[in-house]
Parts: sequence; structure tokens; C-alpha cells
Amino acid sequence: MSSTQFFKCLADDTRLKILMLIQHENELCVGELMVALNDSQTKISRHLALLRQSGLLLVRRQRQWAYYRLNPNLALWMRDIIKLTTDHHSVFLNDALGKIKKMPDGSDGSKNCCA
Amino acid sequence: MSSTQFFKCLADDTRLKILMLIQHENELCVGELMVALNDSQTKISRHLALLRQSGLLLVRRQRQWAYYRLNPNLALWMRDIIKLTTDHHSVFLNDALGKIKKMPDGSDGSKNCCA
DNA sequence: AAGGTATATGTGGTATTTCACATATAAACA
DNA sequence: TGTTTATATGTGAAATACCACATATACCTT
Repeated sequence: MSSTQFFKCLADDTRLKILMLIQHENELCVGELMVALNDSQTKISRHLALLRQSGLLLVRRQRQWAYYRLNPNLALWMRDIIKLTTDHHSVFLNDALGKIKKMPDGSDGSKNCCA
Repeated sequence: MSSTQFFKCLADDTRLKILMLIQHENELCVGELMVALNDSQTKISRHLALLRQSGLLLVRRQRQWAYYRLNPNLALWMRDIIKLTTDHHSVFLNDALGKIKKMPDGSDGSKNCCA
């Protein structure tokens, strides 16, 4: 992926927030991102597809859920930039993570919709 | 400036190269950027205006030239990202700087068009 | 004053991006 | 099997971005 394409991925509010949340939480499913960002399923899913196609994210499908994580093969300097950016958005991050924490427990008693 | 707007500035090939060159050289004029990027005056000037309006660059006008530099008031983490990016594009940088070095001397015998 | 050099901007066309709505798929569950 | 839940994608409209061409301004040179 070119540097320009990398920055295009970060140049959208929804995508940047998705990346920061995943960078911080390691792995998140679509439903959690919907709640954290208070956005529609279509919109979240669309942006996740773009980040996946660009090579920034990987998916792991388990049961009915899709878990997204950062691609560990991403160039180090790009990972550094995502980390640096995340570190400078603690206010957003705490707020968004709080929303995930408040999600109702799963039917198996575990925390969060798809835990 | 929002984080998203910042990344939008980096999400274009011409702008990213302009920023990397200026980050490395401290200050450059339009003519030098035209030569370094081998692009039209209109295109370079248009992107410089955008970077200026976004608060990333400042201009200093002297004689018939316009010298652009990074805005020192830019958030530190944003400056760090530009620096990090520049450090990972040494091949492009050396090539582009080489083109500036080869420019004919100024009429006063100084190096480069607007030195 | 006339002509050249350096830079900026108005304007319109084209390409790209983003979104919303509808629909599709697949797994879980009753 | 039919229904609900979780996620993905086709499609068309609206917004945005990028570019080229023409033109404008300012300064410099003769």
C-alpha cells in the first residue's frame, strides 16, 4: 500500500476512530464499533471493508461475529503513526470505550455482545 | 484543525511530497518545489494554498518569491507524524533534492532560483 | 513604460468519495 | 423450517477533490 493510500484511510472521521479503537483494544467486532461510534451498521461495515481491502485490518470470523484487528504485517512506521494518533485522542477513546463497557452482556453471561 | 483534516492534507501525493521536502529543507519556494516534483506551477501553487489555509504551512514573501515553511504552532504530534513519514521516504527525498541542487544559479551568483 | 519572471486564483469538467436505502448471506435459535 | 441476529454489498444520489486552462497580480529588468 502506498503512503498516500495509507493516509487516505486515516482521512475520514469514521475510519480514524475505528483504527484508534482497534489499536487500543486489539480486537473489536462490528457491533461494538457500531455502539462506540453510534453509527449505522452499513456505514461501519463499509468502512471496515475499505480498511480490510487496503491491508490495514484483518478479520477473524467466529460464530456470527466478525472480529477486526490491525494487520501485524503493516509497515512499522504506519503502525507507529496509528499509535501516536491514538495516544493523542484519549478523550474520544475513553468516551467510546465507556459505551462498549455499558453494552448488555452476552447470552452466555460474558461481557459485551460478541465476547 | 481537526485530526481528520490533517490527514486529508497528507492524503494526496503532491501535498505529501511538498510537506516532506519542506520538513527536510526547512524552507522552500514555489519554483524549487515545481522542479523537485516536476509538476506545473498551477498545481503546486494550488496545493500550497490548501496547506496554508489548513494551517500546516506559513508563507514568507520576499522580492518576487514566496517561501513556505512548516507552521511552528502545529501540534507536536502532527509534526512528529510528518517527521516520521519523511524519514521513511529517503529514496524519494534524495532524488527530489538532487533536482533542486541541479537548478541553475541565481543572477546574484547564489545557488538555486530564489536563494 | 514595456516585457519578463514568480506566484495566485476563477472556472468548469471529470473523477472520487461518502452516504442511505434496499437487499443478500450466513449463522443461531425457536 | 421459519425467524431473528450479525454482517456484507449493490446501487444511485450528493458532495467533494483534483486538474487544466486562462487570467490576474506583483515585482523586477531594461
